[in-house]
Amino acid sequence: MARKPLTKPRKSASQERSRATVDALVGATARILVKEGFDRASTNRIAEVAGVSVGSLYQYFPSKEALVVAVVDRHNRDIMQFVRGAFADVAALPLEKAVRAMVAVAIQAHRIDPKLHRVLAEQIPRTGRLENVEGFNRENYALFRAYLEGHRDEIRAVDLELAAFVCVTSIEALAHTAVLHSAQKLSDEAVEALIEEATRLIAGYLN
Amino acid sequence: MARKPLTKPRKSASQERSRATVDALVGATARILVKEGFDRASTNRIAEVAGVSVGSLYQYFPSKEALVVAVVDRHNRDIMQFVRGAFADVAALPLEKAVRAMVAVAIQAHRIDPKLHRVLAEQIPRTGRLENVEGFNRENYALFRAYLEGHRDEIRAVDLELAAFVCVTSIEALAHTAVLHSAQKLSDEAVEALIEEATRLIAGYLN
Amino acid sequence: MARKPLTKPRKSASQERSRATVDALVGATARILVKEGFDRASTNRIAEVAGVSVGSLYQYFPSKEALVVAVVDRHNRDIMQFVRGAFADVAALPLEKAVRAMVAVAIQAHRIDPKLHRVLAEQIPRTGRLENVEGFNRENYALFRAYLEGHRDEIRAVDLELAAFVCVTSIEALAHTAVLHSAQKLSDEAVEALIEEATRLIAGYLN
Amino acid sequence: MARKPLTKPRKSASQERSRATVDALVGATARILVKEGFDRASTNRIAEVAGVSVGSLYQYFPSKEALVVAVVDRHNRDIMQFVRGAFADVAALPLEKAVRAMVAVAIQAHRIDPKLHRVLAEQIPRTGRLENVEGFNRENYALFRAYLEGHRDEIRAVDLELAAFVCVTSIEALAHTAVLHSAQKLSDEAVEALIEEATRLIAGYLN
DNA sequence: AATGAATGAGTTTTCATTCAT
DNA sequence: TATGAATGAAAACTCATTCAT
Repeated sequence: MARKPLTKPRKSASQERSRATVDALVGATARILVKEGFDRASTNRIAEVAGVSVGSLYQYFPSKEALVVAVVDRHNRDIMQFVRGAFADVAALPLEKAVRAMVAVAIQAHRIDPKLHRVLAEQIPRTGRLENVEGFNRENYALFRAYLEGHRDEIRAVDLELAAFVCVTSIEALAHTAVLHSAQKLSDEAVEALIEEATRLIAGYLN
Repeated sequence: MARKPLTKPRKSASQERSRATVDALVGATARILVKEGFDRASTNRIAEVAGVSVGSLYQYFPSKEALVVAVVDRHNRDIMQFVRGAFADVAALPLEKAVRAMVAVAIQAHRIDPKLHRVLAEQIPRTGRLENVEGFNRENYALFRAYLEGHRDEIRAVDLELAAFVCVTSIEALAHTAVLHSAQKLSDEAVEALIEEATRLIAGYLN
Repeated sequence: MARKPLTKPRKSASQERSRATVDALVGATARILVKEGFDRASTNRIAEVAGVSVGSLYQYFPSKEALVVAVVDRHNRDIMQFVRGAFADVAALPLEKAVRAMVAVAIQAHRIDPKLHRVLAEQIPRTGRLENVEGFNRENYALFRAYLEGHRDEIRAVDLELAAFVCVTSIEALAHTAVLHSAQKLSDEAVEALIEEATRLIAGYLN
Repeated sequence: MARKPLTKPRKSASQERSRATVDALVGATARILVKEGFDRASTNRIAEVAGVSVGSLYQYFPSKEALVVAVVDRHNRDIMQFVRGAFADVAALPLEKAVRAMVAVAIQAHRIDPKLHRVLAEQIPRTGRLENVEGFNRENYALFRAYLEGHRDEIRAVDLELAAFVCVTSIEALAHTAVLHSAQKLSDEAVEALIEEATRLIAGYLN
C-alpha cells in the first residue's frame, strides 16, 4: 500500500503559476503608476513589465480599470492592516495618548508607499463605481467611532458620527498633505511637531 | 503723475472677439467636464460645443492641457475672489467669530460649482506641472496666516506657519469631504452642524 | 462467403471516448452558432461548452474552421439522409406526384434545424476551400437527374443536365427563401400553397 | 456692380475632397473584399488601400460594418438602376417576351461585378440589422408584381403576391447560381440556353 | 491523452494635433 | 484668421493556437 505523502499537498503547479502571474501584473501596474504615471500605464506596457503577455493580463483582469482597482485594494489592505492593529493597541489608552498614537499611525500609514499613495490619490480617475476609497474610509470612521464609544466618559457629549467624521477627516488630511505635498521626506522633527499639533487639535476638540 | 485713463481702454474689435472665443472655449470645456466627464472632453467636442473650429481652439490654446488649466484657473479665481473678500470682512473680527465665518466661507466656496469642483478634484490627472492647486492653497495659507498675525494676542503662542497649515488643511478637508462626498446636497441643518463643529475644532486649537 | 459480423465491431474504450469528445465538440459548436452566432463561437468557448479543454479540441480538430466544417457536414448529412430516402420513395411515382413530394421534402429539409441552417447560410464565411455546399448540391442534382432519366417518357425532350439544374436550383431557392426569410414559422397553409405553386412551376416546366 | 459669375458655383473644395475620400474608401473596400476576402478587409488595410488615414475612415464611417453596407448599397444601386430601366422597357411587352427580357436582365445584373456579388453573397455576415438585401429584393418583387398586375389578362388567375415571390426567387436563383457558381465565365451559348429554359419555366408557370 | 495557462499578432477605434485651403 | 479635413500614433482588447505540466 502506497505511503501517504508526508508533506502537505503542494498547491497545484497551475494554481501557483496563476498566482504568480496575477501578482506580477499587480506589481507591475503599481510600479508603472509610480514611475511613469497613470497615462503611461497601458495594458501592453503593464504586461511587458510584468513579463507576461497581454493575453494573460486579460485572462485575469477584465479591464485596465480592474488592474488599477487591484492595486488600490492591495495598497488599502496594507494600510488598513497597519491601522487596524494600531487601533487594537490603542483601545485601552486614555484619550490624549490614544489620539497621539492614532495621528502617528496615520502618518506612518501614508509613509508606507507614499509615491504610490500620491499617484492613487491624484492621478486615478475616480469612476462612480470604484468607491473603494470610500469603503476604505468607512472602516476608518467605524474604528474611530468605536474608540469614542468606548471612551464616552472622557469626552464631552457629542454626536459620535459627526465627531468621527470631523476627527478622521482632519487627521487624514493633515497626514496626507504633510506627507505627500512636502517637497522632501519629512524630518523626524517635523513629524514630531505635526503629531503634537494634530493631537492638540483633536484632543482639544473632543474635550 | 500720469492720469489714469477714465475709460477702460477699448479693446479693438478683434481683441474682443478673441476674448469671446477664449471664453467660449473655457466655458465649453467646463460644461463638458461636468456633463460628460474628462474622458469625453475631446478637443474636437470642445470646439464644437464652443461653436468654433478645432483649428481656432489651437489658435488660442497650445494643448488640451492648457485648456483644462484655464478651467481650473478660472474656477480657482472665482473661489479665491470669494475667499479674499471674506477674509477682508473678517480681518477685524475676534477669533471665534472669524473662524466661524471662515468655515462658512470654505463651505460656500465648495458650493460655488460643486460638480465642476468634483470633476476637477477627481478626474483631472494632475501632471507634475500643473500645481495650481498648490498655488491656490498657498494663498489660502497666506491669508489665514495674516489673520493670525493680526490676532496674536487672542491665541496661544504658536508657530504661525504650522498653525495655518493645520487650520487651513482641516477646514478645507472638512468642507471638501462634506460637500463632495455627501450623496445629496447638504441640508441647511447639516451645514450648520458642520460649521459649529469645525469652529469648535479650530477655535479650540488656537486658544 | 464470409459471414458478416452479427454485432458491430466494438469500439475500444478509448475509441468510444474519442467519439464522444468529437460529438460533444461538434454539438457544442452547433449550439453556440445557433444561440450566439459565429462571432461568439470562439474555440475556448466551444471547448468550455463541450466540457473539454481547448487542448483536447485541438487534439481532434486542427483548426476552428475544421470544426465548422464538421458542423456543416453533419447538417448536410442529416439533410441528405432525409432527401435520399425521399428520392427512393419517389422513384416510381409519376411526374407530378413525384415533383410534389420532392418540393415537400425540400421544405421539410430546410425545417430540420432552420436556425442552424440560417446561421450556416448567412454567417459562415465561405472560404474557397470549403465547397461542401457545392458537394451537397451536386448530389441533389444527381438524384434529381436520375429521376428524370427514369421518367424520360413523361417529360418533353430536354437536356437533362440543364433541366436538373433549373429544377433543383428553383426548388432549393423557393424552400430556402420561404423557410428562412419568413419572419415567423410558416403556417401549414402557407406551406401547402407553396408546394402547390412550386409543383406547378416545375411540373409545368418539365411537361 | 459686380458681375454675377457665369459658371455654376463649384462645389466647395472641401465638399469635393470629402466626396473623393468617401469614394476612395468604398472603392478600396470593394476591391479588398474581392481580392482578399472579407477577413482580410481590416479598417487599417482599407484606409491604406484607399490612400487615406484610418482617422479619415472613421470620420466618414462609424464602423467597419458601415463601410461594408456602403459597398452593398452601391452595388445594389448599380444593379437596381439597371433592373429598373429594364422593367420600364418591358412594361408593354407581352408575357413571354417580357419574361425573356427579365431573365436576360437578371443574368446581366449578376454579371455587373460578379466577383463582388459573390463575396457579398457568400462572405458578408448578415447581421440582423442590415436587411438591405431584403430591401433590394422587395423592390424586385414590387416591380415584377406591377408587371403582373398590368398583364392580368395574359396570365391565369393567381395570387399575385405569391406568383411574384415564386418568379423572382426562381429567376434570381438561376441567374445567381449560373453566373457565380460556374467555374468560368458563362459562354454566350450557355447564357442563351439558360434564358430559354428560365423563360419556359416562368412563362409556363404563369400561363 | 488531457489540461488550461500562456501567447502575441492583429483588430477596431479614438483623439490630440496639423495644415491646406 | 478661421476652417475642418486629414493625420497616425497609440490604446484597449480578442482569440486561434501552442506547449509545459
